[in-house]
Amino acid sequence: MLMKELEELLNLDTLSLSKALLGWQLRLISLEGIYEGIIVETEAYLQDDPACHAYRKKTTRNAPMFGSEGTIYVYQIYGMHYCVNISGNKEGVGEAVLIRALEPTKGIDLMKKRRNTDSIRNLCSGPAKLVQAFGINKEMNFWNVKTHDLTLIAPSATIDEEQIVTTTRIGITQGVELPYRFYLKNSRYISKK
DNA sequence: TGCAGGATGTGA
DNA sequence: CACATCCTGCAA
Repeated sequence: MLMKELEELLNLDTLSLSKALLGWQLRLISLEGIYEGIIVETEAYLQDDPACHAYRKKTTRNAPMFGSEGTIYVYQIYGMHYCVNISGNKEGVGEAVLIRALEPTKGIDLMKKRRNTDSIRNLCSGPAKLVQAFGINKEMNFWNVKTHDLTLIAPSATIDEEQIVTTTRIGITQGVELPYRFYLKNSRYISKK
């Protein structure tokens, strides 16, 4: 039954998926334990979008974006940080949703250790922060949330349209006007105000 | 509270 | 050379 919900989620187009992911939990089961956090902020990167890594063509780096729905795309940014994305619904189309912030729910002590901070609000309030907090790494590139230990758990309560803010994306220099960033209005765990 | 600067892989 | 980031340090 959960599988069915996940299938439905991943069959959405990338923009809808980006919005629909809010409230879902990202879960990683590792040797150390379970990490979980509620997705509170996402950004969509589409095919005809100049900020998208796959805007021009398929390359070694962006290949997971072209994978089947639910494919994990982990990339290194500025040579030192990593970010995690979930590929959208059409295999062969280079689109994905960037997970930008989580509200930590499980594995908080482990996250504090990895992030070297005691501030819960600072654990996962940024795309590279949450990757570090979970210990997500390049080995998980090309994983799929349907079949691997980095998965999505459905929200316990439905998310109202009213709770979602739609705005422009952060940290990009192209496609700055596109309203492809979504976050939960009342969350204290988003990357920026 | 705000911003400049640095670390550095990937691809234009 | 630009870039989907984060942290530190220093100025107000």
